[in-house]
Amino acid sequence: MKCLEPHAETSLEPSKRILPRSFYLRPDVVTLAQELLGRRLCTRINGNVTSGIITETEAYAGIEDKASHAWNGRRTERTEVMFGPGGFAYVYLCYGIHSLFNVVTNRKGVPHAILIRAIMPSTGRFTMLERLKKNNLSGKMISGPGNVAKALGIHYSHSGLDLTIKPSGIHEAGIWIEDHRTMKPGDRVEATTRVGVGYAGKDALLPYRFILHP
DNA sequence: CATAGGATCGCCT
DNA sequence: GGCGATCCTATGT
Repeated sequence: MKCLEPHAETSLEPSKRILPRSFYLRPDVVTLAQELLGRRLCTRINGNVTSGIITETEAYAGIEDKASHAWNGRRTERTEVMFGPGGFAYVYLCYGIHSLFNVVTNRKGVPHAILIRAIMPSTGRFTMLERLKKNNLSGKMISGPGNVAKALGIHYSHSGLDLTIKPSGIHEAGIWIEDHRTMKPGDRVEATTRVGVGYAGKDALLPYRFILHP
């Protein structure tokens, strides 16, 4: 565990500024995975706004990273959005059941992405409960990438959405991330290995998973 | 065209 | 800790 650096734009009120393209275009996906912690991930799907504070992420470092779908330059219709500029959604179907939501980062041509693995629910709790078919948010964290996407209404058909704009029409699907971040002195980030990537050999040992602890 | 497998989850023992 | 669900995607012929 290590302490996070205080954010440069610390203020008393959490910022609702949507993270701009420049945030996502930066080159270090491992740093960015840590910087997404504490941000507010928001969606408006079928007119319902839901959101949660990002508490767990995993970095996937493109063609060099055997755990990545883009490893060794693999480029397919599914993964095409990762090869574009950062700030777009990469969502794919896992095990035939779960949609997993990723944030694409880096410049065009460098297929980096960050998987969102857990959130602390904030806006639209009732909608999220309905989607999860639960009666309460026991323990209050929504953990597991499949559950995060499910709670926020994100489906693999939303892959490719621009994360830097809110949807204009009320029924237009939208995903965006707000600056928000208000780190407290006691907040800590744990760095550990990624989940479910045993097939990746030595890359499975990389400390590319980040967990924000209160 | 056929096939194998997956960045998971929840329920079971 | 084990296992089944469930179907798109990638790969190979």
